[in-house]
Amino acid sequence: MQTLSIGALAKNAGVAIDTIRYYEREGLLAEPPRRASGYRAYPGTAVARLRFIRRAKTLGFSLADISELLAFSRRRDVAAVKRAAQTRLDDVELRIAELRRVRNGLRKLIDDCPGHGDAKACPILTALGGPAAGDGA
Amino acid sequence: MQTLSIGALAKNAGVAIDTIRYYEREGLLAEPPRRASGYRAYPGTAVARLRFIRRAKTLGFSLADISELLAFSRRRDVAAVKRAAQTRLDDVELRIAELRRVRNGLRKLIDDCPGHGDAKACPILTALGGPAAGDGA
DNA sequence: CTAGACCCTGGACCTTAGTCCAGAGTCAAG
DNA sequence: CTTGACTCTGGACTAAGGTCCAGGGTCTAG
Repeated sequence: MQTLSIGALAKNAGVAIDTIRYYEREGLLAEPPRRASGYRAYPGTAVARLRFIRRAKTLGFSLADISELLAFSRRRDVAAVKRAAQTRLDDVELRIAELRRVRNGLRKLIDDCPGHGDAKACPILTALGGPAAGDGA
Repeated sequence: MQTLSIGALAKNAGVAIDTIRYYEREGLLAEPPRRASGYRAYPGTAVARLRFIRRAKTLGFSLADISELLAFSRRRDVAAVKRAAQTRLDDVELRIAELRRVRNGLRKLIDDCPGHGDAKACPILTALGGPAAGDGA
């Protein structure tokens, strides 16, 4: 069974060496066996583990979430995994809804703003609290 | 012209006292005159200024953005304000699009997951990198 | 006058997910 | 053997936007 050095693993998984050591400190990645020199010697399966982490991250899971996911996975607890994904989805939906409100607010402001002229005619300024009333130029 | 203590201002604007001092340090809020005792004495207009900041924040502007916005406002530069809002809007659209991709990915995974049974049948685990292959239970 | 509430400053601490560094030891090629 | 690339550790640092604290001074009601 050939092993990988931390550098080789990093290259294979597309992450930085420091990131790997960080994940290990955070308990996301098991401490690998060491060579006599103290160098980490990873089994090939570590690549898949790192890729799992990276993909889960692109789905917006935090490292803490991923820790859980990994624990569920070790327990083969499919139901818990599904629940975690659902929780994550709910959160994403919420943030989308929030951003949509923000977008609509901004759009309206921008559409109504002439883009020139008096600050008092600019709804962005007035909607936000008035055109610097009090200490203006 | 009556003035407000920092505590009164905080209460009026719905922010914490520490936040006000923080905004002052960051240059978002002008340093107010001081009483003989050194206590800050805010003019009533400070309430509007703080509310401006808070509302801009709910629209997703960073404090740095808000600093700019405030500077534009002081200059009555409506065009710059509009451009800043447009930039912010573009950013919001981008983040919505990103989140939508994430949502679709999650949805598909969740829909395809039976929620029970073998981990190998759970697309969440397999899509993410396989069901903890290598160091499973 | 005194208690309790309020305010002052400077600086430390928090979260998240890493990144960077110094100083030392190790490995592989030539 | 030497050189250069690689790895080790522990700890500091980053961004953003605050929050909290200690050790003072001040203000106001009773």
